[in-house]
Amino acid sequence: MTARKSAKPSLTRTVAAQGKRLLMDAALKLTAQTRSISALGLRELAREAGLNPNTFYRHFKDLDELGLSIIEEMSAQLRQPLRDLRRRAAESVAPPELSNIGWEDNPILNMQKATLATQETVKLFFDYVAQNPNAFILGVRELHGASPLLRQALRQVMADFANDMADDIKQLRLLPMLDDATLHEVASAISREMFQLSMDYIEQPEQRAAISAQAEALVVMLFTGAAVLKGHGQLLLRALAGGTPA
Amino acid sequence: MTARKSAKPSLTRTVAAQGKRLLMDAALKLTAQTRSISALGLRELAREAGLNPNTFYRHFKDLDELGLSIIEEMSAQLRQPLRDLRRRAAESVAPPELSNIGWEDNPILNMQKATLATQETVKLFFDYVAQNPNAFILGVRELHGASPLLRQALRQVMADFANDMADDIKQLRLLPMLDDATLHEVASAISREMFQLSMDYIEQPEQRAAISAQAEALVVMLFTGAAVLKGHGQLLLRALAGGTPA
DNA sequence: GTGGGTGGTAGACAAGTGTCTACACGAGCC
DNA sequence: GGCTCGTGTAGACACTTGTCTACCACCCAC
Repeated sequence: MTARKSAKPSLTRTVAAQGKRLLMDAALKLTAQTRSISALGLRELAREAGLNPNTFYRHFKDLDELGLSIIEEMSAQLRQPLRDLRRRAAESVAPPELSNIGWEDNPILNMQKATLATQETVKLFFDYVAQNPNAFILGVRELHGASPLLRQALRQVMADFANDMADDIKQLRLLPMLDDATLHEVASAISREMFQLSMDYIEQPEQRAAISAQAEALVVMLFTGAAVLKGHGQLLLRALAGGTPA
Repeated sequence: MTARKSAKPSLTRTVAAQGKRLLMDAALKLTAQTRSISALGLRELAREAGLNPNTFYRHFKDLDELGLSIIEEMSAQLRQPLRDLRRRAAESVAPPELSNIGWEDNPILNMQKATLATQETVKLFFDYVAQNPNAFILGVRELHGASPLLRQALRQVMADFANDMADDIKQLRLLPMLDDATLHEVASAISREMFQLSMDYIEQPEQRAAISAQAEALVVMLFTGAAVLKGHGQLLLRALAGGTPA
């Protein structure tokens, strides 16, 4: 069969995807409030979406398949914005003309740059969380949820986020002293922490400032610790020990 | 003995609370495999426990109440052992006669002590996880799960663990340079990371060595970063900048 | 206009669910 | 003895659930 693609998108296609959309939205709504995806009933789901129960089968085989669709869509929608956040934060604290001053040239400046960029990114991240709470709730919930399939998918999403983050840090030369493996570990840990803290951020609005500050502090600690240990550990410790004999 | 028309006459002679135990065990079993507590059916639960469905009501009002009982019990069973792990680890690397050498006297020795104790504790922790996987699975799952009640309870449990940890670190003088607030933040973050990583540890047996190493590295990074930033930040950074003009 | 694919509906089915009321039995107390 | 409690059982009720088969409406290509 030769692919005979019509030049214009068919109206049916766009309109037809309505049911799928409605079901996914309904699932997101029910889930965020008080359920996990695997605990949804397809009838309940259809009811919430205003559809016939059987319509579900037209689009999904499983609840798992529904979940996968949602996760996939969310990942696609979150990844780029998060990268943009980091870029914006980095640029706001370090105009291009400063961006190529290396670590060896001026470690203090670079550390400050990284710290400021971090703080800015954390703030923006939590703003983003507050604007898309359901996405994060569902993500974190299913990451440790009942369905192995969804768990695995979300593990991959988290890995992607961490990779993006490591990539950005590298490209923006925020922590040039770290080797790739360490950078990746640090980015993974930060991802985990941020997503976990985002739950507290959503559920405890009165604590938001504190949570944000805590997240910033953690990230800075991790960066600092990694830099000290991997980059200049011996030097630093020896310098620190200075006055006392070993 | 004559068979009464009742099902098991001899079995009923055992003392009370048996049903409660059976139900809690059944819940733990079903949960760990592929469910969340709030997604259990009480009939299914009773079936697994070998009891009549109505027996559930004799002990619990809700599935939430069941969950709370399980969580409470687990917290009680886990807390002390975890503290013991830390003590054992600390003693194994630092015999009592060395325990009162202060940070200012010999920072390198103290940092090494903390590092070794950390590594030992992490190893023991993961051993413990491998021996009680269901407890950790249930805990982490419900921490972000559907029921607000269980979530809140597990948040408290996590806070208790973190407090224990901070307390031990303080008593064992592993990180004497940290103020209480920072110590608490670090302990909280480490708790979160460890519990999260314990899921990977359980589900990916072939990666256990790597996960354990990663956890150790993270903890050391956090300790180091906290120490540098809160204890001797300026000093360290200035020492680091040493050769180059600001 | 005819055929076929796609998205949606209707009705029915067995199976499973939460919960209610009623009953059984041993222990402990008076 | 008789009484009440705590624990566990039995049966039944109305209801919800997942899924199956059959039917309808639209749009597009021929």
